[in-house]
Amino acid sequence: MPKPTFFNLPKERRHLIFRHALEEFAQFPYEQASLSAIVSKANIAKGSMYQYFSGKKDLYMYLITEVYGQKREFLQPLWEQKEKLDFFKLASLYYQRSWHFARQYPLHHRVTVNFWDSKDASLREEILRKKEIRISEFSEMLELGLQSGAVSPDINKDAVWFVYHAVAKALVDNFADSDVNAESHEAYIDSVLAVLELGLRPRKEQ
Amino acid sequence: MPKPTFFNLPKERRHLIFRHALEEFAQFPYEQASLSAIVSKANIAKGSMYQYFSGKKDLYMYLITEVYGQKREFLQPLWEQKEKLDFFKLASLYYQRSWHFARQYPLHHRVTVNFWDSKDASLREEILRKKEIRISEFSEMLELGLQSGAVSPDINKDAVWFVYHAVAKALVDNFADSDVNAESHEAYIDSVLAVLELGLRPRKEQ
DNA sequence: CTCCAATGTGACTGGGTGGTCACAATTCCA
DNA sequence: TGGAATTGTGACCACCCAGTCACATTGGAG
Repeated sequence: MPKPTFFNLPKERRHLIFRHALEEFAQFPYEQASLSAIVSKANIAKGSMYQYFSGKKDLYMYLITEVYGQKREFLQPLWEQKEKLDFFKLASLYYQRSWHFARQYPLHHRVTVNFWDSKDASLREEILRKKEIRISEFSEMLELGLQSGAVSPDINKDAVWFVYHAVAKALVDNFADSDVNAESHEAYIDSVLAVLELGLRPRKEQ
Repeated sequence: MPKPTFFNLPKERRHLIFRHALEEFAQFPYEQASLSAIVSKANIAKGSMYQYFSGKKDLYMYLITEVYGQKREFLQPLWEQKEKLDFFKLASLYYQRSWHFARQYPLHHRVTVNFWDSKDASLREEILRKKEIRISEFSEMLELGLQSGAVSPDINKDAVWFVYHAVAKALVDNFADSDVNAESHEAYIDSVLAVLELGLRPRKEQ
C-alpha cells in the first residue's frame, strides 16, 4: 500500500513514477528490476521514493494492482455479452481481446507475464488469488456451454480449464511482441481454438 | 565450453561441481543464480572455478547441455517405438515419460524450466535451437498420425503443434513438484490429452 | 512575515555480485 | 632429487543493490 504522501502528489508526478516503474518491471522480473534504475530514469531522488512507498515490493504491488485493474477494464465489455454468445464464440472473443490488450499495451502485458512467472514465495499467494479468479470466470463460461449443449458433457472439466489456460497463456505470451499483422494473427488464434473445439480425431458427421 | 583443465579433473570433483551448479540453477534463473554461492557450498575456491570455466555463462551452458543430454537419453527408448504406435498413444507415452523425468530428476527439470523461461538475449538463440528440434520431432509424429488416418486432415498443423507444445509445457511445469500420486496424475495427463484428441464439441458418432 | 508540517534530497551504509591475480601447493617427468 | 608445468587459493577490485538519514526546500495557515 503506497503511503498517503503518494496520493497527495500531483497526478503528473504519480504518472511519472508509474510510467518508469512500468518500464522497469516490464523489462525485468521483480528480483532483477532495479529501484535505483527507476528513480534515476525518472529523475527522482531515491529518498523521495521511500516517502511514497515503504520499499521495492510496495511499489511493485501497487503497480501490479494498477495494471491488472486496467486490464480488467479493458476486458470488461466482453463479460456483458456472456449470456448472448455460445461458448466457442465467447472464447474466441476473449482470447482475441486479450491479445489486443497485449498488443496495445505491451508494457502492461510484459509486467503481467513477469508477475505470473514469478517464483518468489511472497508473491505466490497473490498469484494464486488471481488464478482462482480466472478459474471461476472460466468455469462460469464453460458451465453455460455445457447447459446449451455446445460442449460435450463427457469431458473432464478440470482438464478443459487446464488446456484452455495453457493455450491462452502461450497464445498471448508468444505473440505479443512479434510483428505479425493483426488479421493474420486473429485467424491464427481462431485456428488454434478450432483445434480445441473439434479435436484431432476425424469427425464422421458433417 | 569448459577449459581443458576441467576435463582433467578426477570425476568426483567434476561431479561435485555439477551437483552444486545443478542445485543453484534449479533454484534460480541464470541472472539470479550466484556463482559465489556455488563455490561456497561446494567448498571450492572461486579462483579454481575460473580455471575450469571462462565465467558464469560458460558453466551454465555446460550444465544446460549436460542436463538436456541426460533428458534426451531418458526419452530415447520412446522414439524407437514411434513406427509401431498411433499418434495418440505415442503422445500419451511421451508426455507421461516427460513427467516421470521431471518427477525423478526434479533438479534437472527445474533447470530446464528456468532455461526455457529465460529472457536473456544471448541465451535466446540456444533456446530457439532446442525449440526447432522439438518442432521437427513433433512434426514427424504428427505426419505419421495423418498418414495413418488417426488425425483429421482438416486441421492446421501449426496450430496443433502450438496446442500440444503449450499443453505439454504446462502439464509438466505445473505438477513436477506437487505431491500428487503417480497413478492419479497419469490419469490426469490422459484426460487432458483426451480433450485434445476428441475436442469439446459433442460427437454424434460412437 | 512567521512558523511548522509536509515534501524533496543524495551521500552513505552494509551487503552482495562476477571476475582477477599474485602466489602457494601439488604433480609429473627427467 | 630437482625443476617445470599444472592446479589450488582467497583476498581483493569495481560495481550494483535496497534502504536510511540528517538536512534542505517548499507551501500554506495564522
